[in-house]
Amino acid sequence: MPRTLTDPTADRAAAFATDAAADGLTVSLIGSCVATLTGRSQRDLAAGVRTLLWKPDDTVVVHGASGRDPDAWASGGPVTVDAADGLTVACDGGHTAGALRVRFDAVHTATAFDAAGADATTVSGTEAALKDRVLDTPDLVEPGFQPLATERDTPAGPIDIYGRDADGTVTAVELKNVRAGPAAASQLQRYVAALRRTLHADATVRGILVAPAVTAKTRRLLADRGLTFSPVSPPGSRDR
Amino acid sequence: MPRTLTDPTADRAAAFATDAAADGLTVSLIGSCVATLTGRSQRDLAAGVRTLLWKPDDTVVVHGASGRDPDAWASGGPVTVDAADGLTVACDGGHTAGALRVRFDAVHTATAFDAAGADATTVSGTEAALKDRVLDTPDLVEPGFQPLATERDTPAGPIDIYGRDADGTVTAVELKNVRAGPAAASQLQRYVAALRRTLHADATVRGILVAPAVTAKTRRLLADRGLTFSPVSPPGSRDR
DNA sequence: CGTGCCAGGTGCCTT
DNA sequence: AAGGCACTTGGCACG
Repeated sequence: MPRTLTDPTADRAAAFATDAAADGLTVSLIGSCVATLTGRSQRDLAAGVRTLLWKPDDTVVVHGASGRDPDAWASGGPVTVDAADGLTVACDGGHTAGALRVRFDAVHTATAFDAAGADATTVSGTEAALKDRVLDTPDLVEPGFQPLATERDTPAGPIDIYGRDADGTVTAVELKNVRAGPAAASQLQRYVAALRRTLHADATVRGILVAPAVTAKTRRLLADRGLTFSPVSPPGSRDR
Repeated sequence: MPRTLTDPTADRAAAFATDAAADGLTVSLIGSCVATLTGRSQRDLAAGVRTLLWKPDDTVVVHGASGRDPDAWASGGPVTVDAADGLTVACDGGHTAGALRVRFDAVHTATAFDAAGADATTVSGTEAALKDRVLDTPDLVEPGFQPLATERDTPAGPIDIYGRDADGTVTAVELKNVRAGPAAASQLQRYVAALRRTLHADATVRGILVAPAVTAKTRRLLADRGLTFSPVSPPGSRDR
């Protein structure tokens, strides 16, 4: 059963928020506030009307006028509420993160509610689905490609798919379900180099990057290193 | 001036949200909802009480019970509201992102407010500050290091700091203001290789990764490639 | 708990 | 618009 306060005093809002959090509820505060983050990087939010969410896991997010990401946030520390000079919500995020302090001049709306069930999500269409598709139809990678193992371990990390090409040459396949950048090429290169060291000194090892697309620079990087790009769209994609 | 509705009908809430958005206000809806994202990756949120924020830039974020990141979001498309079967907020994020549909069984609180001023932020202590510090005191990188240029362009991308070491050897410095992982080592390696190709064939080129710390595997990667790690904490850091 | 790596990454800036 | 890269990246899975 959600509770709501309109234009509460700082004292009332502080008690309201503290009680709600103690009951495991999510608290939403809408009002005019300033915020500061002190730590490795300093960040200051000028006065403005924002939404603060204090979640039951003691994550605090402060959302401003635009964008998907919060303007400021903190998690990890205990959350403290103080009504000495306006309503102040504070949370220390630890050494690397820093400490967040949000001070409200005025709280327009304070709402507390039980976010029951609000954490069950089902996801599909991720890299795992792409892997399934490739394992099901290895020819998508390259005609004659034969998968032998997934997540095969090397000193440089696990190879997404390890196998042999039509000629029997050892091949490392790296999967990306998004347009691949230089980091993907470097990653594949590390795996191939590790395989060459692991296997016999004169062993030939190929590397294939499987992704819906690559950037131009990445395509050059791959070519320079004798690596191959194979375009494969993820299962649910509209551009089959 | 914020407006608030408590337990509105779907019709009332829809009109309220549409009007508010037309006025450039931010809309906050708290209530029981399900959500689906259809596109390259499929995501389904089971029934639960969540907070939906519809921002003036037509970003829609849906926050659940935990975590910094929204459970679902959309931006890019126009946002549509429909009251046919409960309150449905929808936004098509385009080809790669997919389309978001959030359907509320019940809206507990609907609030609309002008998020004026809520986008002015000041940031300091980022990588730029680390660069300033290093340029001010090059010995932090290594005794005798001399910076010659920043953002020097190579075929592999811009080098953070380009200079010479105490012996006059050409040196590429890559800055990270966080603990560095394998990607940073690869990035530095690409820059060094590009410099070797650009300069005379027999030119010696060194690479130094400057960061507060590196992971163990990254340290090995650097050593294997003859690259150097130099620990430097960012200016505001507590561990000086 | 550290380390590595994916992510609908997002956001910012340059060409 | 596309590419490249930092980010308090967040979050997950694994040793």
